[in-house]
Amino acid sequence: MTTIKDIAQAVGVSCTTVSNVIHGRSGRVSAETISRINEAIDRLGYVPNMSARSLVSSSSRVIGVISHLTPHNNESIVADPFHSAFIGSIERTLSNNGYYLMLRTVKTTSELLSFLRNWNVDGLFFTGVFQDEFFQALADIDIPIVLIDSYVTNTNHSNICNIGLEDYKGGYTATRYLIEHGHKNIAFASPPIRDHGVVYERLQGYKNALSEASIPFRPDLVFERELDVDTTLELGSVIAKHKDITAVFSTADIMAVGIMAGIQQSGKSVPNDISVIGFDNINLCRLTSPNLTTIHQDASLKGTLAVDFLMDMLDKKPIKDREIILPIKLVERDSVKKLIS
Amino acid sequence: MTTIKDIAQAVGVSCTTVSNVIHGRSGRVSAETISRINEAIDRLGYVPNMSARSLVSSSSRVIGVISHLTPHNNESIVADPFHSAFIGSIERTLSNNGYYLMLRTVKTTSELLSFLRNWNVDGLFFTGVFQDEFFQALADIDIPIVLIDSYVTNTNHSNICNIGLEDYKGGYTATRYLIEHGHKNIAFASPPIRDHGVVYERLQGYKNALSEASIPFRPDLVFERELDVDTTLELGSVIAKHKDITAVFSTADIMAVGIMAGIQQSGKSVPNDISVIGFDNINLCRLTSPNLTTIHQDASLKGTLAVDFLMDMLDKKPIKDREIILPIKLVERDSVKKLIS
DNA sequence: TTGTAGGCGTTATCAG
DNA sequence: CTGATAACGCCTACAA
Repeated sequence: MTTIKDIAQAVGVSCTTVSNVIHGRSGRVSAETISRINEAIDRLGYVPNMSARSLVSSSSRVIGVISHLTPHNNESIVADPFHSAFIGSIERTLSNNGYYLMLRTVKTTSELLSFLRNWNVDGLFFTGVFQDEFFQALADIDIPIVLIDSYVTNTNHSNICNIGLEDYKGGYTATRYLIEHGHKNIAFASPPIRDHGVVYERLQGYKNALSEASIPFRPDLVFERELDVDTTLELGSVIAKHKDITAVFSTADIMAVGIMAGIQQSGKSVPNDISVIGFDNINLCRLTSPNLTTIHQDASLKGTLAVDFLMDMLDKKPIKDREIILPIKLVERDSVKKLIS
Repeated sequence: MTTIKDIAQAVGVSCTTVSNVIHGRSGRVSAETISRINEAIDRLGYVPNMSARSLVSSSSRVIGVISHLTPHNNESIVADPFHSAFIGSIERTLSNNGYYLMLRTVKTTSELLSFLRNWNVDGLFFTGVFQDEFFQALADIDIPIVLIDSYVTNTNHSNICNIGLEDYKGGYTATRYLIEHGHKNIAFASPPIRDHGVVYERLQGYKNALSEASIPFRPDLVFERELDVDTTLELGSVIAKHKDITAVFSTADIMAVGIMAGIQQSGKSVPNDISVIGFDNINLCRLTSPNLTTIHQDASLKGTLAVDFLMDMLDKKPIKDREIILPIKLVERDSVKKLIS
């Protein structure tokens, strides 16, 4: 392993000078020395040892991407196609800016804190719901943190930025759309609902759209299920056999697609017998038959903004708004039918 | 930040003793000292500084997951749902064994080497095809490496393990199946084919099945396209309009699904007009209508085996076989029709 | 059973 | 413009 010392010896200067050149402190070194040092660096294949750097500077250029593992959600962050695309774009940007990405799932606050201190982590992406306890811990850390899709009571900490979505409005819009198409018995299908999560917000939107239309909220039409294929197919067939459901709002396209397939495999038609509306607008929506009407969110923009936020904070640039709520948009396709009443 | 020295002072012992306790060298320390040290560790919230550890031990407990970026493949590793699930499972296992996961996309060999030395990376997962130049570089590194889905000329290096799939057989089996169902004009649809990649192997299987049945290989029936929705839909409609194609073998389910949708949106039927067979057996196969016949591979097993390989090498356990080729299996569903001739 | 001392590669301070 | 030197936190001979 080539070290700064090796370079110094090869060129016949001191470590300090080499270090200065490496860090572009060119003012203090003669042009000739600089070029000789650079030549030696290339020739000997010098690569900085990040551990040593990190040790002395207590900063590591490591950015953590944290996925919070809960009892309910025993999947890694990347199981979700959404998040995986997100991570990909993060990695590239970070890499271009000289940062490194560590992926980590944590179960407890102390696990998270240990991880951060283990590596002098410089910044953090945090996705998904988490309890206040978790949030408190984050607030106490003084590294830049970008929260994605996390509903927290109070993001008023200068080290925390937040990127969210109009989840409430999305739920409201989807439900409203179904109501306007004459539906009254509208099922709500989602993964397990946790307080102050995105799904919770969407449920509130659903409820309010119903109540605005004077349709009573029926808890028995709320289906909290896991997102796997078997479960969603099964849920589809349950809905198909249900006596009065005419439409389903699912908070995830991936679930909506499964429900749709389940309905169809039970011999009923979408949208003729039952209408379906999803959420996310993933690519798959255009591959199903019928194409899935859904609520659109811009996932890649979310990723870009998140990285921008973090880079700005890392660069200590002033941040105008620490919170960005991305807009949703209804995308009409063919999975919802107008009920003639 | 609490250090070993802090602990030592708090307890009134030396750093060495603390270090010994931390590393479970219990033989050398009295039980009482051990418990007092452990108590102090808990109370003061000591967390080891990995940078310092790594510096002195030139090993970091960092495992890299490398995605090789080529001009053709400008996507991150995680864009592929396959790989993302894989990464998730890797992370958990590594984490349980006290390792950390760094994600990295690299374009060149030297970029890779720099990365490894930057962090004293202890082990590597490497997915996808790569040129011999790349492979040579890997062979020269003396850390454990697990290759996944990489066809390399020679894995006979003690630091390299390889996990592959019966790609050739998969291509052969799929094509043979179509032929047995009376098809002769069989399109081959895949992402861009690179030499010695999985797709290349599947193409060989396709060709051989054809030639065994005395069906001439027609290059004009090979469609190399990107995997995005627009492209695959478009390809579906091209195939639908094609004069003599009666069946399609696509080397990726995600593409097969798009093609199927494209065919259907062009007003033709699957499988009545055109049969489709995919590859991978992703969940989606059971959500389409018709359900997609495909070649199954066990993705999660791939991940598990890969991690096992790496852990064994890291533990310096003897490895019996440095190469595992996972079997494929035909899964019959409803997207292929028997042609009556 | 416990302590001392040197060094891992890098940076920063301060003196030449 | 350049060079010593100390420190970062930890580990490991070796000594006691």
